[in-house]
Amino acid sequence: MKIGELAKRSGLSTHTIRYYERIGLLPVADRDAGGRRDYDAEILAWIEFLDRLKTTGMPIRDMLRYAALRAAGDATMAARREQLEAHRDAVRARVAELQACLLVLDTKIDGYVEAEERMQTHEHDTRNTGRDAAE
Amino acid sequence: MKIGELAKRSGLSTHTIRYYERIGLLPVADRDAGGRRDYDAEILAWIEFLDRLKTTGMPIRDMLRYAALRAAGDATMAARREQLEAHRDAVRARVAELQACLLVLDTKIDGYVEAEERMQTHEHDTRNTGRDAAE
DNA sequence: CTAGGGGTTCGAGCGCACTCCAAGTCAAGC
DNA sequence: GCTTGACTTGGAGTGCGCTCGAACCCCTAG
Repeated sequence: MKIGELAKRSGLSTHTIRYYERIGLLPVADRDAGGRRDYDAEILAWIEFLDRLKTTGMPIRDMLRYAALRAAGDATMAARREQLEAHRDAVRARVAELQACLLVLDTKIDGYVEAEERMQTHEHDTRNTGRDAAE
Repeated sequence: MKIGELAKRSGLSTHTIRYYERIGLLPVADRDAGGRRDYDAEILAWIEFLDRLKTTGMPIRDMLRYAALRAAGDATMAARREQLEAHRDAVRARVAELQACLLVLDTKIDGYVEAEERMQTHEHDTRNTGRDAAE
């Protein structure tokens, strides 16, 4: 698979793929006869996983750490597990934080709804659209 | 309240407070005789709310829009409500996305746990620590 | 044989949200 | 009166994660 194809399938731009390779997030790609990058389908699963990490807010430097551990082989499994566990905990905390904020947002929105209803009720006071102002 | 005091109470740095004022997120502060900013305690509630918006991922340009509507008075209540509703929906979607990622993370972690157990079980194969290797 | 549409590199530029620096002013305590 | 420390301004710098541009190369179809 060429880089353009991989871009289509992974959702990353070719620029981003090369950037990720440059910084070490993606392995250095094999090249074809003409010197172009040629990817194995297997890379897609890794990109997808990186995307999960990104989606959940892991900074690139941490992904790099994970990628480095992974590249170092089986001996680093425990370290990788620990890193993912720590990240999972952080994500859970983030979810809790967002949920707390959602409550506040809901309350705020309710406040607006009520205020709007009050304005509706007393509309004739300022806009003379009630029956009092007919004609 | 001076800017340093507000910084302490709000958790923002004085730099950030001035920056927020510059871009219009905070109202232009009143000044004391010496030309220093002097804040009313009421500003804290607004900063706290801004902080919720920030925490939930609202970009500053959207907060500016909200702040502008707010400054424009009661006539913009419906627009503000709509903006908050849209934001709330986005936050909910984000929470759902994070929760989906959490499932993937959990699965991945479980995979590591199992792999580590397998290594433990077959440890003697490579490290000769089982009873087979006693002596 | 030529045009097009990939691909390559390197380095610069961008948008966001701060964060900091320099140089100066001002008020209060010793 | 002098020091200390918080305040003022404007503008530059930072860190992150891309994103783009320029100039070039190479394969394939017409």
